[in-house]
Amino acid sequence: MTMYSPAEAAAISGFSLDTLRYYEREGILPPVARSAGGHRQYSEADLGALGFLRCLRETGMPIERLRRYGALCRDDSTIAERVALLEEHAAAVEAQMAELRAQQERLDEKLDWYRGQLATAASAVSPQTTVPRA
Amino acid sequence: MTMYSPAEAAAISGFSLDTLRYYEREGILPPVARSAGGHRQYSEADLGALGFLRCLRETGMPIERLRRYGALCRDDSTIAERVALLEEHAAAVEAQMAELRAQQERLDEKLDWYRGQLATAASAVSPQTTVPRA
DNA sequence: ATGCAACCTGGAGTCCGCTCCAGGTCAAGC
DNA sequence: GCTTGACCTGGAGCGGACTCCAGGTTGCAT
Repeated sequence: MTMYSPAEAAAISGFSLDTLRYYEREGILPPVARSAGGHRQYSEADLGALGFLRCLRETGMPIERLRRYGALCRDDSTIAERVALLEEHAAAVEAQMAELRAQQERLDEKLDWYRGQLATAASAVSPQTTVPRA
Repeated sequence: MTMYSPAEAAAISGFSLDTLRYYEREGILPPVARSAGGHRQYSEADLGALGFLRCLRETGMPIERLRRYGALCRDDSTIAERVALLEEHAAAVEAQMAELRAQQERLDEKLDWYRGQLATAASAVSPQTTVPRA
């Protein structure tokens, strides 16, 4: 059963050393095993958990919610609750995507409009074209 | 030429009164017209600008960048720079979407896995099923 | 004329999610 | 055995983006 040093765990998970400690303190990650001298030794399971936590964070789950999920994971009989929490989150992610798509479209429109301005300005220097202020 | 009170501007733009003032102070929004007594009067152009600023913010453009865009908009001869800035941002948004899609998939996989667990647990109570810790 | 809500300003405070620090311990190579 | 780098802890600090506050004006309705 291979173990990983904090530095390795950080490199693999993409979290900083400080963040790893922070997550453990916050109860987001269960207490990590220690060496005789008190140094952390991350198991593969820990690494897996960290990977998923990363996924949750990158999709915008707030720390508070992560803490809740962490708490649920400390009790085997909470699968249903976890599913509920993750489903809720998945819905939030879906909404986020929709929002992003819509705004992306708007952004593209504005860009097209600007490009038009640019083209017009290049061909004929029309005096007093309406230019939005911001 | 209709003007809007701060309260109206806030309602329409979706920003809070404080945020409107904050954006103006930061030079994100150009100085808004004032009544004789010093009260702000938002023009339709202001409202339009605010709408687009909202789009930029919701797609994650940082304040610093907004400030830059605001500065560019104060000078008519900066269309090219604005296009550059917005194109850069559009690329960032694209990346963000890709990331989100990927993580969404991962989330769904986890959910499916959990649902499988749930189904298994319901039919036969298998002793010692591997349950991920987080 | 007066009451009252909406507005003004400058500056301080808040929340989130880390990140850094000081001062000390552990572990591995030479 | 000693050096050197990785690690430990508790707690303070930070950056971003607002948000709130106090104490004072403005302006519309009555």
